[in-house]
Amino acid sequence: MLTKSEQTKLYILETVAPIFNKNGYAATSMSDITSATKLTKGAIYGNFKDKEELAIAAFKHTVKKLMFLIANHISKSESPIQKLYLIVDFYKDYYSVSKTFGGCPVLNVGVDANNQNSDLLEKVRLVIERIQDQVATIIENGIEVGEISTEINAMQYAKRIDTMIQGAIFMTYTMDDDFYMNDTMKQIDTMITNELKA
Amino acid sequence: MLTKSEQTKLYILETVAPIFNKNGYAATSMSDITSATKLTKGAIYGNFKDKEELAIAAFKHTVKKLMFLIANHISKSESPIQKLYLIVDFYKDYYSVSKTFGGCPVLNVGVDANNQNSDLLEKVRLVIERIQDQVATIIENGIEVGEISTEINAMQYAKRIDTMIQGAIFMTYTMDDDFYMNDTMKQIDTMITNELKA
DNA sequence: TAAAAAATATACCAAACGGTATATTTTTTA
DNA sequence: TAAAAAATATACCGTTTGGTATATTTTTTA
Repeated sequence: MLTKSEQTKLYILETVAPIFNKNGYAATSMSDITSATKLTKGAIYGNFKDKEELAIAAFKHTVKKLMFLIANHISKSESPIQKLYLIVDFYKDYYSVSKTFGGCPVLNVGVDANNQNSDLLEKVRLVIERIQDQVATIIENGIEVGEISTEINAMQYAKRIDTMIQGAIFMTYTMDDDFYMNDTMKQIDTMITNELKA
Repeated sequence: MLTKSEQTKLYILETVAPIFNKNGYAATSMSDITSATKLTKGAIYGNFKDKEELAIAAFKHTVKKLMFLIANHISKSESPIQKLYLIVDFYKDYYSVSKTFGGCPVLNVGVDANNQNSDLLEKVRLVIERIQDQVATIIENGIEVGEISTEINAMQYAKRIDTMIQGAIFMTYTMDDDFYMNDTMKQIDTMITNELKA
């Protein structure tokens, strides 16, 4: 069972994370936070040291939820190459899914924290590295079981896929047009079939 | 010859544009601006209505300079397909080039303005549309002169190239690693050769 | 259920915010 | 070069900022 403070912390994060994600660090004020949570500064500062600690916790909270969703989605198949197709499939709905979190935390915080907040940027980098390692591992497993060509450099393709996805997220959000997401996912699908498949 | 006020306006933009681009709108204060320019608020507000007008002018200023550079680069060939290769070639140096402008204005302002400043976001969208139209026109010209396959949907590929480039810019800046830029440019080069070329 | 501890609310702080009215200086015009 | 106009500096405005000390309330412990 969760203690009162754990409940409150969770409630604050759940409420505040989309706000930080949408507005960015500097454009989110403590009064935005108190009015959204209907709590006072005493409650907020009793649970988080300062604005920065709260922003970092909010970022981690959103990433955790997203990573859970994608892990759940790719668990639908045991086959490495099918897992790759499932990753692509997951991102077909990413625009509407990520909107409920206030946008893509990696894109938003990555850009927002650059030149501004090195602690937050460091957290974004760790997330990106973790994602790429996971994709690279899937590709390596695919090579081992003979589903993916032995010619393939796993990390290079993990990075390519990640880069294309981030580009599609940026374009989709900025232009408010999910053509970019859909078309990029088609492109990655084709890439898996034509370049990766053994 | 430029009037005094035109000179000052240009000086302010040249000084302030990289700051807005690096920090974002909310994280750039008027005192950042006065101390960087060594001018007083009187001078700044005498030349620009408010912070928002200044931020918009700064964004346009940076885009203008970047568009000039790329237009100059692709003018080195008359052949449409060579122009495409030249665009890719231009972006191979984009990390170091754009750093002198405080980063990629399309990426930074696109993310920063989303959910925050609809006027600024509108300007970003117009720039993206203009870039894509120009790339699409080059592809269409390539089809007309027989350099590019008639099967190709010009706008679709213009958007794909743009999306991949923006993804590479985001990853390169966030990870501070130009592997992403270099590898993506190789990928686009291959795409032009294998998919677009007649 | 009373005492101790934890969580939250209230009231406040100095500093910084964007912006403006007006005085002063510089530039342009005649 | 003197007068008019434009540009810039100075001093100030009310508001909001992130943060804190302390009072009050709620929860937990015994």
